[in-house]
Amino acid sequence: MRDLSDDLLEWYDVHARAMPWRVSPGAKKAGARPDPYAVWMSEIMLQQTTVAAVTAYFQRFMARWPTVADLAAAEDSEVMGEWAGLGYYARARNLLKCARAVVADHGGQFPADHAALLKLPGIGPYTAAAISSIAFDLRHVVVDGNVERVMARMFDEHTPLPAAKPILTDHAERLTPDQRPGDYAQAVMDLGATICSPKSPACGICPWRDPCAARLAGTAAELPKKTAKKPKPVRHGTVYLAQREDGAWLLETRAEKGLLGGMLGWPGSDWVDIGEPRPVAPPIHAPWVKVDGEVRHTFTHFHLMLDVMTARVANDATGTFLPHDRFRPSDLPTVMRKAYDLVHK
DNA sequence: GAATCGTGGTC
DNA sequence: TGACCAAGATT
Repeated sequence: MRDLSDDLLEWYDVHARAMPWRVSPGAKKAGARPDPYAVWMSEIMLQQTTVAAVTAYFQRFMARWPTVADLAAAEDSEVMGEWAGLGYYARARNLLKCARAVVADHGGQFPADHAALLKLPGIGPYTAAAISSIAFDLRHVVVDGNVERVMARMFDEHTPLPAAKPILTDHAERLTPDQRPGDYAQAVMDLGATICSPKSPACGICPWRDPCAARLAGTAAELPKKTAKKPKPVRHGTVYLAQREDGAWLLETRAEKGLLGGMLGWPGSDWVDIGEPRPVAPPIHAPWVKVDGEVRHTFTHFHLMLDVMTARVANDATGTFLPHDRFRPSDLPTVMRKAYDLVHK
């Protein structure tokens, strides 16, 4: 009997998107197999992040650290700097922890087993299923945002997320085939990223247009439903950019946990709700001057407005200064780079 | 279950 | 221009 998955795989054989970490259906037919390290790297980077944003980062990471052993041997600061700008920095911290665990506990080879993958840092239910199916072609149910959307539409499910997750996972479980589960998982995600898109789905050219319940009901574009989000508060604070006469900058490595954890950053005040007085917290004694303008930045759950203070200090000033030739603005998370740009441009 | 945790693109 | 959105994990 012909399954729905056959229609999707047939579509995928023709329309699979080309990506640097992906082995195309044609290449697989010729015997090529994915590199589990590359699959893992791409899946971590793709968490809540678009293919367009990930591609350049993936290529830089793979060029700099071609194997998991190379990555495991890297300095923390190198990896955090290379990740800068991609966001969700806990992923980079866990990337290193995971690489070191694979070397220490798995002989430098990623395990194929779903349960073993789940125990590794930064690998949750989605990523474990994605790696075991895409890299090893084991049948696991892969449920990401694309799959949730496709399932909600296929079965015209109006229960809002995240409450609908178990229902949608059940649907996904029933549709997942025994044959080519890795290609199938990528096919559903490609479908969700291209045809079954969030805003205006192209139902007319969808390989699943006939069996889709939401298309029949005319509700595709309004699914999946989601519970309302909380409004974002506005906070403000101050950062301090001190440069020595020899060009070195006063910088700090932020605490491991919390926002921008483990990243390079300018010293500064706490960030407090607007309405409270903006705290003043210069890291050293210096002739601070306020820079014209301000930094505006939006994080996942709040808006931020930053005043930027700057000063030139003597070469014998106290504090942890990073020499000019070891400072790359691209090693800064975006909000910190914006502060640098305000001073420098 | 709810919060926390980034960023750039899009409409 | 502001809200929404993206191949989620962790606590």
